[in-house]
Amino acid sequence: MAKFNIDIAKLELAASKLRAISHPMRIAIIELLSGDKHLSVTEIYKALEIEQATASHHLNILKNKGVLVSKRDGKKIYYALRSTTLTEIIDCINRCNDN
Amino acid sequence: MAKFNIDIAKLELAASKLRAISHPMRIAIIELLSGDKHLSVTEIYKALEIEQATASHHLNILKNKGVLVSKRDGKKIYYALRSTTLTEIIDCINRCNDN
DNA sequence: AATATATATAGATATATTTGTATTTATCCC
DNA sequence: GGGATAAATACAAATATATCTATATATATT
Repeated sequence: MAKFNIDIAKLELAASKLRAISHPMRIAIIELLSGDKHLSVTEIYKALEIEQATASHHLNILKNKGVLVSKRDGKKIYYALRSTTLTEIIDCINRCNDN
Repeated sequence: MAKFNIDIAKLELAASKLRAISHPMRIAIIELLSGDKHLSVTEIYKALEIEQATASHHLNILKNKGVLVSKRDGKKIYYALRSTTLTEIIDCINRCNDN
């Protein structure tokens, strides 16, 4: 129907990845993991002073959208940034805030 | 309370700007305006095949977050991107989608 | 001033997201 | 296996967003 039919999938994809990081807590998680840090869920929820389930929820969103990767090591699961691109985007946005 | 107190305002700001563009329709608007185009509300809602009120709503969000600027010319109000940074961010996100 | 056009706003409803509590699953150690 | 710890999931409640219809405001034209 719309004239930009072809791009809708692309728009949705871009929007969904942006939505994934468009949350103060999730940005906090990304910043916490920036510098190629690999942290467990426990380390993350304690550092951010949130519930374990809440952390798990946000981590899941970020992982599903390809922002984070996870790797189990024994009882713990370590999360890390998939690429550094995202911290660059956040830095960029922060710079834009000076507008 | 949280250890990253100092950054909360910055996080909120970054998240709020990201949230502003994290919507397929708003990304569509940004793409429509990319290339330094100045379009009226009517041109925008017709191009995107949405209600006038819906367009107005999204344009208002984007303007409030500093993504767009507007200028009245007679009966019409023309919207344009405040900076080209945002289209770059969207391009970047789209490239990231190849992950 | 009356009318038409362009945009914004209000209010209601629908939908989505976030959060907390409780439970479940996975893994480890004894 | 039984108990402890780590993380994920389910579900409900609270909150936030999006969308529609109707209405209000601003400007131009006659």
